[in-house]
Amino acid sequence: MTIHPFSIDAAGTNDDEPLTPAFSPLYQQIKGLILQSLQSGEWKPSEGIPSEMDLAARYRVSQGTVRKAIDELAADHLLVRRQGKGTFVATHAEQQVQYRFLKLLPDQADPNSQGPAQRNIVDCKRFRATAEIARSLALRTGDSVLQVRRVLSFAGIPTILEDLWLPGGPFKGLTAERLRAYRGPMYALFETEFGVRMVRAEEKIKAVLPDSAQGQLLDVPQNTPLLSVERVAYTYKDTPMELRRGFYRTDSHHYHNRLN
Amino acid sequence: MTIHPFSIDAAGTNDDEPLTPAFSPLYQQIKGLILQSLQSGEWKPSEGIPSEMDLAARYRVSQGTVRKAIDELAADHLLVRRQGKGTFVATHAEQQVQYRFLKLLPDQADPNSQGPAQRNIVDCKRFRATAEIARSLALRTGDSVLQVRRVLSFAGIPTILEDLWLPGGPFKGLTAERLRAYRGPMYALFETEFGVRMVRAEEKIKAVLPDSAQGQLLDVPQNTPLLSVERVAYTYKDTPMELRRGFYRTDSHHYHNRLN
DNA sequence: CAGTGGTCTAGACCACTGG
DNA sequence: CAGTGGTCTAGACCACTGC
Repeated sequence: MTIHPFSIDAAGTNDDEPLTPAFSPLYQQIKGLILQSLQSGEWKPSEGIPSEMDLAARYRVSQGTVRKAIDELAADHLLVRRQGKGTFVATHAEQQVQYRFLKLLPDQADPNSQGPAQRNIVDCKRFRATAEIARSLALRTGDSVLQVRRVLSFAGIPTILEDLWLPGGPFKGLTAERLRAYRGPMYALFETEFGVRMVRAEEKIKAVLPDSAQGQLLDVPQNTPLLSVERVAYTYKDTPMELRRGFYRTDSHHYHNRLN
Repeated sequence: MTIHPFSIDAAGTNDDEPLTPAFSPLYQQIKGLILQSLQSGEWKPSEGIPSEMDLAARYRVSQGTVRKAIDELAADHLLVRRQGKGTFVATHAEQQVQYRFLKLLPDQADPNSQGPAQRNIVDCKRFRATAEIARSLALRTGDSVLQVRRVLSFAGIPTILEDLWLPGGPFKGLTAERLRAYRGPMYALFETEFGVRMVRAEEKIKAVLPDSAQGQLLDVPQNTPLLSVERVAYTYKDTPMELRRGFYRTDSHHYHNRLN
């Protein structure tokens, strides 16, 4: 395959508007090609991708150029480099980066001491998307959507109540039973069973009071303030694939964030 | 100056413990040297640093090695690269990255439409550090500490109530008057007036109910849940330089976070 | 030991900025 | 136009892994 270091000016471009010259460096184009292979499933989560030398030959560029492309993909947590072994497709199933998107930590103990959360799937049903949910998931109002409700407990104390909405198409066949049966993070299940890999997410956080049902599930009085965490998670190509609304008890936990 | 690409094994190391070989690549060492120059004030915020070629000559390495060091410092927001112009010391005063650490956004409008916050310095007094404050700021209990209380309003609505604690030494001479007089972000004032540049921060977020004084200052009833945002901000060398406790109204704003 | 990623170099050329 | 950062190459060598 041959790659042109300069984007070719399409015929009929408008010279009035100073549209950016759209110069894209070679390594960015390589990055795009690797991304395509990831998206198409040519290389699956936890598998190794070809060596830098092989990729350089395949794309007819130097190793350094491939290297820079991989560097950026590794910085985005799409690939993981392991010296002496190779470069691998990142996954939510590895012990190391499990719960990468869960930022709730215990106030005192270190996160590893209390062990993993106990999960309790309350509900999993199919229904039609409301306008708001459709907008978040880039669907049409009335499209089929899966709703999941679950409670996470730490040391036996119910701490997180979550509602999830998933597009019906990609997640066809997801049931409460399969959720209960799976050992490991939900995003790992999405990868292995549905080929959906969550790449990034955006969260909007507010402080709220629970309604009676929420208070009951979390075992707190209704005047206990909770963190409301609304998340939209995206796969490749910035496609939204999950809307999630969590209610976090923060009496002995806190949402941790690092600012750079 | 000559730099050794391999760290020299100090005499008397213990062979029992498998202490990491402590191999540090050249560009990391260069990064450290640049960091030192930043910390010592050799190059001040918003100033340009020498060109890559100059630095390569100064440190007796190739341009590529300097480049990789600068790349990492730029990724950490300590430097800013501008093609064709040079590399500059980052600052909190630039329009572009103002309020880099403030993650509260309006629910509806875009952040730019409502303009900057109105600031109201309620209080600024000197006192002695409690044990908790001393621990956060790496001081000793009883050391001199400055406390600032202020309210930020958006579109005339009081939205953020903040208490800040600053080590007395580095911030000697800070008064409510100087805070009120300064136009621009507080962290910009810290840079220009006290030579303290905040580099990163950690936040712990909880949902709480205000006490009566807090409710009054934010003009909300006491059963209104608020976001409690506790921040420790660090300068170079991971030195804590500010403890801040914010109370955010989230009825028409939200704390925004992007997960990668 | 061979194969992988990681570092370092030297040189060429491109894109952007300002005088 | 000269000077800056940005890209790309080719080649050498180092560090780490597993057989």
